[in-house]
Amino acid sequence: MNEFNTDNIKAQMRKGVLEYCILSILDKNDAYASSLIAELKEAKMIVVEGTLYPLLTRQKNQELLTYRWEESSQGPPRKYYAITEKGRALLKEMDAAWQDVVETLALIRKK
Amino acid sequence: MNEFNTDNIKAQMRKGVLEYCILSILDKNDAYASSLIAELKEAKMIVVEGTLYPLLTRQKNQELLTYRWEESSQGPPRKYYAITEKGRALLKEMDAAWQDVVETLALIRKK
DNA sequence: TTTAGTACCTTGCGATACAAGGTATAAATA
DNA sequence: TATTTATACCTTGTATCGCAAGGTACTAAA
Repeated sequence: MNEFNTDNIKAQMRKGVLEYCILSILDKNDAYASSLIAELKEAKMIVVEGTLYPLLTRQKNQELLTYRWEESSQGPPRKYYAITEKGRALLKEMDAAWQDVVETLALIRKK
Repeated sequence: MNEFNTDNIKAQMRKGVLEYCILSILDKNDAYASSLIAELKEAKMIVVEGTLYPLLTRQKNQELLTYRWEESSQGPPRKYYAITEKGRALLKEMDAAWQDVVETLALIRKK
């Protein structure tokens, strides 16, 4: 056990990076909300439904994503999200912004 | 001009990293609010007063920081903040958490 | 027909970043 | 001497957003 709640620290660090993660994952493959949660959980970037659904809706409203319904062989239909051209354009800028933040922090941390 | 507001993207990316930045800077030298803002601005991590003052107060209340007043030769007295042992302990954990987030994102982005 | 599994979504709360505005001290300028 | 400029502190109100909790609905198995 730590003096601090490390999970909470990581959660804090993740803030503001979630949108980038979602677009990155969808840039590789279309996915539905539950599978995104599973994938992020595996990568130790825990996200819960109450966070993800509104985020996906926001990104869809910004035309960064589109969606389509697909039948599932086991359970209710799935809402598959796909990244749009506009989403890819933003993703590219996010790559640069992220690089920038990482480099800046490396500088601040060691200087 | 970009299709997107890049500054806003960076602001988004910075969220959750600010506490880490503050502790990192104070780990090197004691500083007062205005000098912190100047240093972060130089590093292109723009922070405004309305963000920084409450953050410093929170960190002080968590005993991550202490402060002392010092006279200035040109202007009102300055409130110098210093990192505490507890602050350094948290900083160490933040280093690990940050590394983790950076690595995870690198994985997600390229996979 | 009830339970378990999967998938969708919303509401209410708390935390926090930012814009804007306010107070106070000291030095320079009119 | 009065005003302006520069520096430094701080607070209030608003908006955003992540999370906990709870709710709906479809399918298959018990």
